[in-house]
Amino acid sequence: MTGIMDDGNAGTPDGAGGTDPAGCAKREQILKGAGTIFLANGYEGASMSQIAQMAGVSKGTLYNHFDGKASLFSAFFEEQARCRLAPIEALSRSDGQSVRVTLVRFAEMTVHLLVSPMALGLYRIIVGEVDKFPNLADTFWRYGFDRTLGNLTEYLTRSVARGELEIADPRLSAEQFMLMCQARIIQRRRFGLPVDDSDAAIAEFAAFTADSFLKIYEPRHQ
Amino acid sequence: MTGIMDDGNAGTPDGAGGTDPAGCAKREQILKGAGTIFLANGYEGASMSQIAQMAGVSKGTLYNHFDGKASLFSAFFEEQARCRLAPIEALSRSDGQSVRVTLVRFAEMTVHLLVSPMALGLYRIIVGEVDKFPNLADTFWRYGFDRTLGNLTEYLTRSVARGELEIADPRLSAEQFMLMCQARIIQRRRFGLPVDDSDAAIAEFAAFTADSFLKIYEPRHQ
Amino acid sequence: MTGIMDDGNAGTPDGAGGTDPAGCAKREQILKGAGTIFLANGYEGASMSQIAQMAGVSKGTLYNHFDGKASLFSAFFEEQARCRLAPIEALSRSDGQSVRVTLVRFAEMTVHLLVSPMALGLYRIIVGEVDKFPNLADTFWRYGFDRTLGNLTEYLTRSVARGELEIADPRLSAEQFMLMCQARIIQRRRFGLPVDDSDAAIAEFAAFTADSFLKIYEPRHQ
Amino acid sequence: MTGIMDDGNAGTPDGAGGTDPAGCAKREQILKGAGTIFLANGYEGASMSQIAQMAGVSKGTLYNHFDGKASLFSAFFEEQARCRLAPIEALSRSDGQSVRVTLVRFAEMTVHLLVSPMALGLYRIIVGEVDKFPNLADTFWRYGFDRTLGNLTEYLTRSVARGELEIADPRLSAEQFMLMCQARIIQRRRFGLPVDDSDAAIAEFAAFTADSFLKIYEPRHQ
DNA sequence: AATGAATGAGTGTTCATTCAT
DNA sequence: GATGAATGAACACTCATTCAT
Repeated sequence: MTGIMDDGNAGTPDGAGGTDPAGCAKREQILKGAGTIFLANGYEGASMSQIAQMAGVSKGTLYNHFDGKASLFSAFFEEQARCRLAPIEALSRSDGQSVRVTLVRFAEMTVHLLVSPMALGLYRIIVGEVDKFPNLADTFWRYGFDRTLGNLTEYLTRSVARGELEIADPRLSAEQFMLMCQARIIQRRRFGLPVDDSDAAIAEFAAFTADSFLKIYEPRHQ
Repeated sequence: MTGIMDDGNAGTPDGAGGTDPAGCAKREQILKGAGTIFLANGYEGASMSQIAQMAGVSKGTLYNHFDGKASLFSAFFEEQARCRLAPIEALSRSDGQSVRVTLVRFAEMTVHLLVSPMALGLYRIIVGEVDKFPNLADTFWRYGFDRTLGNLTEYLTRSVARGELEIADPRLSAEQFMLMCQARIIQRRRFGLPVDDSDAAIAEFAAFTADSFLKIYEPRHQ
Repeated sequence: MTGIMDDGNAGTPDGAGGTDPAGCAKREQILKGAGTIFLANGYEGASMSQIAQMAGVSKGTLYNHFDGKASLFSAFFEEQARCRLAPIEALSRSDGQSVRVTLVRFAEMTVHLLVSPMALGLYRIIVGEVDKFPNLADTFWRYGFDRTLGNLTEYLTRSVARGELEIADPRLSAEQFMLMCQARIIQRRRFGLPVDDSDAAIAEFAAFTADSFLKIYEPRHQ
Repeated sequence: MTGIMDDGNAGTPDGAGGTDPAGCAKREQILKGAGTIFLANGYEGASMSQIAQMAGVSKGTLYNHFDGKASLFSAFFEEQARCRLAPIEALSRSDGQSVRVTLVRFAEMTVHLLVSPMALGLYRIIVGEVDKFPNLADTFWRYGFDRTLGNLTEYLTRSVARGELEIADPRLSAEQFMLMCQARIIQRRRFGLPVDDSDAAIAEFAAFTADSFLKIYEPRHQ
């Protein structure tokens, strides 16, 4: 739940200390190049030569730092899933706003995050390779989706406690909300279809989604 | 049920009478084998040799019937998208039931369809290869998603006309409903996560989803 | 030497009678298509499918009429070598002209023949495949080169007898003359180099060549 | 003989010192094997597997050193055309001899060169594949023929200046001489025909050719 | 006699991986 | 630790040939 202590050292027998800045730099350099290639070409479509060239190292160096293609992919993917998919979590702590404003902002941030090339690419690649990398799908889920889901769940729980919402299963409703956020824009993007993802369009859709959600769970003041 | 829009002959220039049963048989045989391999390994991961072996024909025969790997994949994919993703459409015409019953049944059918290995596999493969086969993503969208969406939209529009629902943008709400259906079960399946997809679990989730939807759009009887 | 009795039936067990116009028509049809493809793509570069399509018959028909690719190529090549490379022979009988005029005309006809796409193509293909089809190279030589050489040799012999030329070895000198004819235009054409092969250019070169030859073999009238 | 113009390093970016002997060795090893196979089977008839086996390397190594079959062929061909077709050029500088002796020696060397398996093979292959490798045909012409032609042209020009010959167009006459050298022996060899190419036969033919040439261009001492 | 679907060995080429330097 | 040449199995695809119809 805290996630603070995760080191992201998967695949390297470095482990203790965390020094060796040179080795780390090379490692990051490789991971950066690998990311570019993996996101552009997918797992199968990426070649180790491409990655080596993009990272500016020799092919041999790739194998000095990682056990192989699968290992390199895992390391890249875990790092991204842990680091790049996080920024929504801070939001849910801001309970000073009205529920509607918070939900609208949450929906907006979710859409903005999920339409980003990185998130789209990670989604595509992990959905496509889930059979080959089941543990990565798990990582993606836990760090990319479930964490956000947890934050929203906590927020909803607090709102229920405050009497602002009436929700029987906050976790289920949180998940429902996040999927409602994926209508229209995200869904079409995943299929490569043209779609208006301007800030204005996202804002309008976020408001629509939040209002729909509130109609389900707002206490009916009779 | 009406069959007006069903062709069932997609991909085969055979048409009436069932002539040329041998040629058709080989073609179907190949497509069947190709489907097995493609769904199991993805597009890049499938090899033409594997497919030939699985289909019980020689590699040369593959190329006598299809222009190449991409062409074979397209033929397989289009046929499946057109034929296997259709069965929901008949539902929306049955207006004899209450809105709630209809929506619950719709949700149930949607979940049942989308958790099927075929639909899951097609989704994975097309989301992963959308850059390589943009037209297939389009096909998948139009035949697999948009058609169902259209039927639901029409149903909602009729319900609005009957005063049973209050919806400003039926198409948007239809899409919203379909995404709500993907919470919990479908979403987890796509990530290879364990999930209870028993009939009972699906029925319960369908009811929850339909009720949520009705809370948004049911006229508030004041 | 006469060449009149050659039948050109190589590769077909037709042999006697010479009737069966339908079969002959198909055969010619195939040979025509084969020629187009062979000359355009060379022996290795030509595929039986291409030939079948160009000839407007099925691939099976090809094998009904010929034993295989090599056999088809041989049949085509022999026919061409025998029929298309002949037209120079009539010239040498016209002894009514002066030696110079006759040699100029001979040189002109030789150049015109050898720059033709057919002769160029046959030359290229047989020089390239001489190891694979030694007997065809022999055919090409006998029907395409040696025959012309023989005619010129006879003409030179008659001219020597008439006292118009002084030649010790007419056959060697005839061959020398024919090679002199290949300077400049033919040689460059065989290498795909740009060259002026207009009638005027050929006429000028033919005169130059004939005059050179005469300077070698004309009796020096002192 | 002087070596001033010989580089001997064509195709290798090595230059001075002989560094990187290993890389160079492998490259040469490959080119040697490729040459054997190309000359034996022609371009289309040669397979990369054959070449790899003949060179004693793996197929992958072929592609580490060359971009592909066409590239490998080009490298082989250019190297040979530049290196193996050169040795005649030194001759024309030796003006100490009589014209006749020089021309006889030139004819002898030309015939000896052109009957060599390498020159014959290169000729066959490039004439056959001129459409596929127009630039190689150009290389062959420039390095294999035109260079020799240029040297002979210069020699003839000097002889004309000395009053030993009367030639209006030395370049054209040089070309004429070189083609006269190809009668009898070279020409027959190109068609795979049996021919006496003993030193004695070549010497006799060279004398015959040089004498013929002199009869054309020697000043008639009246 | 004619067809064209089927074959399977063959092609040029790529690529993850290894290892001597 | 870094390199990149070497590997060989795998890939998509072609093609001369066969044979049931």
